Amino acid sequence: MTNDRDTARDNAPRDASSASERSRSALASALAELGLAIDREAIQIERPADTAHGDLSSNVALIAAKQLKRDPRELAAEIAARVKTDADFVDRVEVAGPGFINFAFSRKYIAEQVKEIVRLGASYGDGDLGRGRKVQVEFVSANPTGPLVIVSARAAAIGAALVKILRKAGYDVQAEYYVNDAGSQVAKLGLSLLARFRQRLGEDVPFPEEGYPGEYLVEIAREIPEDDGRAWLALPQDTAVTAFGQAALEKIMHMIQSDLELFGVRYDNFFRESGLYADNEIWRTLDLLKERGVVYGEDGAQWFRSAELGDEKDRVLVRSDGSPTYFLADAAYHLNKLRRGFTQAIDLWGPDHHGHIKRMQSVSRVLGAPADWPEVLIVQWVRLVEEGKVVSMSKRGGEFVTLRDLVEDVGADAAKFFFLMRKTSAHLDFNLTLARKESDENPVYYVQYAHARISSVVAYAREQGVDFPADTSCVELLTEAEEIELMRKLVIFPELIRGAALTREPHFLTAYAQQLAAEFHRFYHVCRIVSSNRRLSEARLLLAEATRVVLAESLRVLGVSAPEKM
RNA sequence: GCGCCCGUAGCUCAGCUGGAUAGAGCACCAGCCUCCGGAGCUGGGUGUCGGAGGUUCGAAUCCUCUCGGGCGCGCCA
Repeated sequence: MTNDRDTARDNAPRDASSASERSRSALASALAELGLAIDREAIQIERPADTAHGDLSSNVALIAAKQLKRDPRELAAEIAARVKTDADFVDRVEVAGPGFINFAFSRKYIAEQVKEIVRLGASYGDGDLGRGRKVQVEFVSANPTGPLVIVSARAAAIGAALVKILRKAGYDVQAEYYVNDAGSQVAKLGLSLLARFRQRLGEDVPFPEEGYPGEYLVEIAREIPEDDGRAWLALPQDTAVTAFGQAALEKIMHMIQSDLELFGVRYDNFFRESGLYADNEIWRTLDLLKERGVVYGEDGAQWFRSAELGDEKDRVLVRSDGSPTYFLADAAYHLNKLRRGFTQAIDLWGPDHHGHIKRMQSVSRVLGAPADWPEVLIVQWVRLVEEGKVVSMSKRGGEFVTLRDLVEDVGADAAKFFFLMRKTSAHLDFNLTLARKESDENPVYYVQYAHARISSVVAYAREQGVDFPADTSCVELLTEAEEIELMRKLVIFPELIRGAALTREPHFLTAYAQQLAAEFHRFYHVCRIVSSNRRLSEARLLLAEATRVVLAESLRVLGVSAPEKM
C-alpha cells in the first residue's frame, strides 16, 4: 500500500522548532559552509534504535560520500565539526559507525519537553500533518444480513483508531459506515424472514436454500407484530418479500449499531446505498461514465473498460436484465464521496475484496478522482486461539462467533488492544486465553496498570503535601538513568502519532504504550517519587504526570480506557 | 494459470519506507516487598530473518527467480 503521499514531496509543513528540524537546519548550514550542495529535504534524520547512538542521527555524510567519492567517516567528521548547536538543545554531536552523525539532546532540552507535556496535557502530540484536510475513513460496512462477526470487530477497532490518530495529526476526519441496503441480499433476507415468520405461525414450510439460517432471524420473526406479518403475507409475493426484507434490515441495522456502541465505536455517518437509487445517482453515474467513453454494450449488458485501466478484465456495470451491479452502485457511492470533498477516502476492506481495488480506483479516476483514491486498506483475517488451539468460528446453525460474544468474553478494552497489536495487513491470531487473563501476562492490563499506578501515586503525593510545583525548573534534577530513559521515551510521542498517521498503522501505538509502561515501571522501581527531598519529589511527580498524560492519550486513540483504579 | 497478503527465537509477532551488535511479549528457570499499588522489578537467547541470485559503502527491508501458507479471480455482494 502506498502511504507516502504525505511525505516531503507533499510539502507537509513541519514544526520548525521540532528536534528533527533543528538538527536538519544545523546540518544544512554545516554543509553549506563546506560548499556541498545538498537539498535540505534530502537530509535524512532518524531516531537510532540504540540509545547509545544518541537521540537523533543523520546518514547525510554516507549519502554525500558516495556522490563525492570521499571516505564517509572523514567527511562526516568535517561536517560534524561545523555543526553549530545551542547547548539548550544538543550537548553532543558525534561521528560513529560507518559515518553517522549523531545528536544527543541536552538534559535541559529533555526537561523542557517534560514540562511541555504537563502543560499541554491531552493536546500534547497534536500535529499539523493534515493541515485540516478532509479525509474519510469508511470501515466495517458489513452487509446488514446478520450480527457483526470477528473480522468486522477487527475492522471496527482499526478504523476507529485510525480516525482518532488522523484527527490528532490534524486531519478533518469523517467516520462512515456504508449500508448495503439495496442489493439482492435484501431479497434473500426477506425470503428468509418470511419463512421464519410462517414457521412461527406454526406452518411447516422449508427454509429457503439461499437464505440466512442464523438464529437471529427466528428472534426477529418473533418480534414482528402478528397482525403486520399476516398483512404482509397477504400481499403479492414480491411485495411481501420486500416488506419482510425491509423489516429484517431495520432490525439488523439496529442490532449492528448497538453492537458497535457496546464496542465503543462511533460513526459520524451511516450512508445508505438505497439513497443512490432514490436520487437516481446510480444512473447519472452510468451516464457520466458513458460520456467519458469507457462504457460499451455486449451480450445485452453494459461493460466498463477496466482492462485498459489496469484491471484484469472488463467489468459489468448493468446486467442484461437492466439491473445495476454492486460495482456500479459502489462507483456511484465513491463519486458521491468525491463530491463531498474528501481529499482522501480511506476504505477498510476484507481480504476477500482485494481484487476490487484496481477497478474501484480506475473507475474513480475516470470520475475525476486523483491517483490512489480511494486508498484501500485490507484488514486481514482473524483466527481465535484458545489454549494453543484454533477455535472454530462457526457455531451450530450457520452462525459465527460475533463481536458481541467476544466483548462479553474478554471485554471491549482487551478486544480492541489485541486487534491493534498487529499491523492491519497481517493475519492475526487472537489469543483468547491471554486476553481473558487479568494479570501481568496480559499487555492491556500491564499498560492500564501503569496508568492506575500513577494516578494513585499522584493522589498519595498530594496527601503527603507534595503537588505539581509552579516553578518547574526542578525537572533538571532528574539525572538517574531510569529517569532519562523514561523522558526520552516520552518525547518521541508526537513523532509516533505522525508516523502512525502517515502509515495508517495503529499498531505502532500499542507497541509504544507497552514500552512506555515498561519504562515507567522501571523508573518507579528504582526511584522513590515521594521522599524527604521536596524539590526532587516535585520533579519526579511531574515526570510521573507527564507519563500519565502520554499513556492516557495513547490509550484514548486506541479506544482503550485509562482507569485511575483497577 | 494470473493477482494480493504473509514466511524473523519453542509460540505469537515488532523491526519506524536501505543503516550501526536483528528486538518484544508469552512460555520456561532463578532472584527481589520494614518503603508511594508485587496486576510490579532484575537476570537467563547458538535466530540458515523460508531458499538462491542481484543492486548497494551497507539488505530482514529494494529487484528477479524459487519453495511454503492464506485469500481472490461471477451479468453475487
